[in-house]
Amino acid sequence: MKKNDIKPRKLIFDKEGLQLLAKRLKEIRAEKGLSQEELAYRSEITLSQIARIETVKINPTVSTIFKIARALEVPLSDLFNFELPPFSNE
Amino acid sequence: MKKNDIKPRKLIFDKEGLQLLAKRLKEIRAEKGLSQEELAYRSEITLSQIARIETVKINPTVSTIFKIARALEVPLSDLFNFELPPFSNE
DNA sequence: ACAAATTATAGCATATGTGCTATAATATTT
DNA sequence: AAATATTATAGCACATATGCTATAATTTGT
Repeated sequence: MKKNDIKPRKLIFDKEGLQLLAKRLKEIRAEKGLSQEELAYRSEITLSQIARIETVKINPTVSTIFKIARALEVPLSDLFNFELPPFSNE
Repeated sequence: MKKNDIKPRKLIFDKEGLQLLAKRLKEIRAEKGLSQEELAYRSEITLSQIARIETVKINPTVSTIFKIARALEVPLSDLFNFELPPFSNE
């Protein structure tokens, strides 16, 4: 067994898709006239987390998005109302 | 500072919503006539992960769902075509 | 009933999402 | 321009998602 046989576990961070989701989130939040802080309060998610999502710093979990959708009072299909780009793993 | 001041960080696992997503995923996968293994292969996600999602063992990330949607060749709005229950934190 | 295929579970290692808190950077208002 | 509000960053601790591999359990087909 060679020493430098590091197996590259390729994890997932779908930047393209996450950017679109972030955009959609910002749009809806603006429509509703909510600040990140207000949304954070209503969704019971931290402000930092909202910001991290909108700036595409993280790859949020589905449950997090669920809470946000509820707080925004929009159906999930609204938040996910965009077309996924074909996929490029960078 | 009291000793037993353990701050209960309440994390998120939206069982109700995740169940609905799992149901939707199983439905679509069946429609397309794909096995978990085949879907795993096409989406480049592990079989175990697909199974964990369908059995609501985990709270997947958005990127994971994106990959699945691509592999199923359905729009996100299709995978998320269900209504979120009001929210109960257990 | 048996074999084969499919689905579910399990355990480990690693990467990372989230909460929490504070602060910096930017935008908005007066 | 100064004050205020909003958004973005940062670092830490902890929980957990994911990959990987193997195996068990279940379903399907013969």
